[in-house]
Amino acid sequence: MTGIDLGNETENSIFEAALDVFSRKGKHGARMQEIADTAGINKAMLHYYFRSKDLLYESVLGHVAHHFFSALEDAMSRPGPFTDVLGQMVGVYLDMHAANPAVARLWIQENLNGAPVAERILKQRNQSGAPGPHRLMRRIEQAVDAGEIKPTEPIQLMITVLGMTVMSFISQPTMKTLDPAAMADQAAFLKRRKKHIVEVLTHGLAS
Amino acid sequence: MTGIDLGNETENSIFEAALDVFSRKGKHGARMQEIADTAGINKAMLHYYFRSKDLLYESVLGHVAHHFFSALEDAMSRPGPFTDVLGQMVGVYLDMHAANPAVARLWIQENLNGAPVAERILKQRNQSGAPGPHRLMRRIEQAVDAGEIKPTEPIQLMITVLGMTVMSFISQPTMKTLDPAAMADQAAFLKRRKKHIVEVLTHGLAS
DNA sequence: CGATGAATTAACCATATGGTTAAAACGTAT
DNA sequence: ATACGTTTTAACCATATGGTTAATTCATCG
Repeated sequence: MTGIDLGNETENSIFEAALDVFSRKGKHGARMQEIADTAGINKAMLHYYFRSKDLLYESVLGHVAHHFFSALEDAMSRPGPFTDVLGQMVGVYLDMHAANPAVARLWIQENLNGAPVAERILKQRNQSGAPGPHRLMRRIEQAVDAGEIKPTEPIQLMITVLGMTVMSFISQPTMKTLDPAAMADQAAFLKRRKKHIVEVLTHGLAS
Repeated sequence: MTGIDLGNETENSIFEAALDVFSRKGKHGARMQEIADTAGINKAMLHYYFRSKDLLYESVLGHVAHHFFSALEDAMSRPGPFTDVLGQMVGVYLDMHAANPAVARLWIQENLNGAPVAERILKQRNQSGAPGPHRLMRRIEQAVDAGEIKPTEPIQLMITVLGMTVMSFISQPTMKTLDPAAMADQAAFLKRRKKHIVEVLTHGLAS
């Protein structure tokens, strides 16, 4: 279901349960018992496979980061003008989150908590040359230098794209009470969402 | 510091401490002891003034919602073309969050948890006619009908603006490791952030 | 001053929590 | 079958947690 496989069935079910619970309650709010119940196994198994809550959390965050950044790197590396590539990446990113909404929540939770674990993971990935946000930043820089988009601080565009995509998932509970009809069909909503994002990114709201 | 006053010094210090801790750890992860310590008072005082964790949380969320929606309503009601008004609102919204970053975190936490409390609060505000997101949605509709912006689903623009603004604060821990220089001076960063948002919203990235 | 009601504190309670352990169940190669 | 390493379980432990209570301090007013 996550597209992430740890090779062992029990381990996988723990992984998915942990991802879900951590993403809703955060590292501190998550309860080992709830993770065990969600995975349908005994609480002691969590410690058997992942030793402690801290290590379980770190493992989940690490695997998720690897999975997402690899896919993004893939979309980024395709040829074509930057705005097309950006559209591709937005599409891939939205689809990945749609297939697993817990990931967006988890990443946000980590940031709300100061992102100490994510920081370690990202630094490590950057040093080892593995796919990560640093590469995305450099790609934006290139696009600006080549005159493909107007002069733009890479970090600003990173936050903007991240905000427009991730917020679609994060804010769903509130948005559903604001406009239930628009959010009822998830797939249709995301299709319109993608179109809206690309439109705003390329030409803005000017009529 | 929050601009929200409950009339009593002790109550205010509890309120601010609760806002901060809830926003970082979430409703479930927050510990009453930590809130008491942050406020510099005895744990029993929390219950003396707010009865329970649930009620304290609800009180914080309610007051914050009122404060923010009132300010937004104010900015929204100013005359002028919609794009200008939108720029005003973005500015006001960024400034409010800058003055109190915990609010953005709290709102997100609530959504990650399914937003059951926020839903109740928003429905109540909508029924009583108090300032709230419904009014913002209608204002967007008017702008579209008047041809001031290209046809746009109100909910899409809501998510987009929310994402671009709120994500500036939420993602700061990660972004600081990505580009420390750009994030070092908070005020300067937010100034550039506001310009970027307005630019993208009005004309996109096209060079 | 003394009395009255509100604010504050320390000590306490029942339960929940992360984590451990020793034993049982299971698979498998001999 | 039996011996052996792995997986799974139930019972347990020390501590943390939300919440309560009874006593104490504090301010105010007659």
